[in-house]
Amino acid sequence: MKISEQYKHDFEPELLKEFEQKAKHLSVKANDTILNIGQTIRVMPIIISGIVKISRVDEMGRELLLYYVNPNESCAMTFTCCMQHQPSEVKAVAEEDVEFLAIPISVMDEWMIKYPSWVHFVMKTILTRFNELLKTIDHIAFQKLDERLIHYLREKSKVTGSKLINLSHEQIANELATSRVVISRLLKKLENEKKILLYRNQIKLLREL
DNA sequence: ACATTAAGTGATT
DNA sequence: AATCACTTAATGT
Repeated sequence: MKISEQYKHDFEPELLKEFEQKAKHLSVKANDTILNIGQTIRVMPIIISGIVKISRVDEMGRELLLYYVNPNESCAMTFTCCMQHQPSEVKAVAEEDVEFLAIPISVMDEWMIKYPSWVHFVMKTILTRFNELLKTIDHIAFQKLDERLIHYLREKSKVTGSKLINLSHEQIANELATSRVVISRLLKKLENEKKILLYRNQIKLLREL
């Protein structure tokens, strides 16, 4: 399989062999919910292609975007959750069509002991996630919603590889856990600053935001 | 042409 | 920054 080729330099050959034996190759369509809050994790996903959006949801069903999981990454939450057999604290939704490897959690303990490269991989993804989380916490704590919005737009554009973002103000507001009116105003401000162009259900980013 | 949904805006807290 | 109330604009049937 090509998957082992891709990871040739990251993992030991024996581990790659185990990958092929134990990991299931799964795929989900865009906007499918992969994991919901409260669900217990059964497998550990490693994304091969596509983007997965991780968010928190409060009692009222309001969402707050935490971060995206890119190809060749895994959701850091799953490591901590599934090793302790805890239910998930976050929601995972496929942003686009996603292919991923599902690794049974039963082999996790074993791999952590047997393969240094696996430990390294786990540590690395936890570290990068943690740092990103800190960044978003900063933004929320210091109430710079305008900067959060810009960050969000940049991220979106990077993720879709396009300067055109097909989202309504309402959808954006939901992901940033704020109201549509606020987003509309901030976007209007950005438009006046010649940083973006606004259309219905569509936003165009101009130059480097 | 009409109903529905998205976006813009002033006033208020 | 959030909410309300209301207007205007775009889109679907």
